[in-house]
Amino acid sequence: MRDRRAERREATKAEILDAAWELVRAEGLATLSLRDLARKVGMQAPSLYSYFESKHAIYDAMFLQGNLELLRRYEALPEFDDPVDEFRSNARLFVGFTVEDPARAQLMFMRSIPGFEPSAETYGVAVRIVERGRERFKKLGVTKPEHFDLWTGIVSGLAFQQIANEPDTERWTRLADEAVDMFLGHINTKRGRAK
Amino acid sequence: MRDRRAERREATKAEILDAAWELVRAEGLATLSLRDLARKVGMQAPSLYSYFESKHAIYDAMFLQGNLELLRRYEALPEFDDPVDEFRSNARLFVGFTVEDPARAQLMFMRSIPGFEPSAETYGVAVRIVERGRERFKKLGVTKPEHFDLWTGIVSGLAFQQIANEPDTERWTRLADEAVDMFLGHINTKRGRAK
DNA sequence: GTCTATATCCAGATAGAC
DNA sequence: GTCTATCTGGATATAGAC
Repeated sequence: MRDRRAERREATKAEILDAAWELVRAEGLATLSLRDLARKVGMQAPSLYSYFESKHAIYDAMFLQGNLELLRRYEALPEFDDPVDEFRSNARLFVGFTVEDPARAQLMFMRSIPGFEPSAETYGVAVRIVERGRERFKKLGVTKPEHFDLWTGIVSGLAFQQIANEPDTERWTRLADEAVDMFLGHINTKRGRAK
Repeated sequence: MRDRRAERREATKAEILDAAWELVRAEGLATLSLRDLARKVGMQAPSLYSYFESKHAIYDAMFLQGNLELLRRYEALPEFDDPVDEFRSNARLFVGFTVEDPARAQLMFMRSIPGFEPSAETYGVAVRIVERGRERFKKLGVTKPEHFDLWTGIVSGLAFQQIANEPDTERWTRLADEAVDMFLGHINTKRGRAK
């Protein structure tokens, strides 16, 4: 039998998290306060403690949501005949994900909230995303771990430059395809020479 | 005639800023408080207002110091016979600067302090650094502005991945030289094709 | 589960004596 | 220029009534 009470509770938790996302998008990640958050969902601040045991627990749940969403998008990527298309869509996916919500990226990819560390369970999802990427790249012929790190450096670099310097333009994000060509040209050259 | 009083005052300001750097390096950029800072230099918190008109003014002075230091290092780079060496030393310089003091990089390159915007004068130094880099690259044959942006994306990407994920290793920083080769290979290929 | 009331603590900033 | 004292306001979190 359905547990209607538990369902209601989960719905409220989701509602709180939705409101939290709205606030951090509008006011910045570090500015989130329980007062504002409670008011936004029509509660008093202490009532939030019925749903989350601390403010960090809220950040943790947001961190988890963000990573689940990113994982979902990676897994939803279609199959491509040309591997180049997979690299490109991969890069575009990450850059787009970062730029569409800089506050979320700040939470997920930078260490900017004093004292906040994701819980082990939550962090596990982030690890799975990286593992998945690494394996996918192996299948596409990128076997050296250094090359995968180089890739993450390039792609995140474009994304972070964009949100840090010109969040409203596409100055760096539009370079994603060219960066992919550059990366593939590089590892293919090295492969060619090695043979 | 020397203004001994002004000199003393500047020395004290410098002492306060040194203490502030120590605190942010140890406790994190966002955690800096005027109480702690004052105690560290043997004052009470209100006394700091004799030297800086607000906490943001302290961040601003730090932002300026960081940028002046970075500019100084760029200008101190030796001349190289081989342009490749200049690109490499350039990349190593930025990556090293970022990794040696992540809190400083956070202040200078990310927007992580709520409400803090550098003053116009201070921001000007940051702009000069970028302008200088762009001009230098032009002289080295990197004429397309997109390629300069691609460069900053790559180099900062390696540096930021390093400090965000494994501040105590060299997993990404050691890839700097390879990234330079990749970048140069790419723009040379494009040049070759264009001819 | 939600509220009011409150505890506790901390922050940045100001007033005014010395 | 530095201090004490204080203002003002914010935060997270808890106790206990309903």
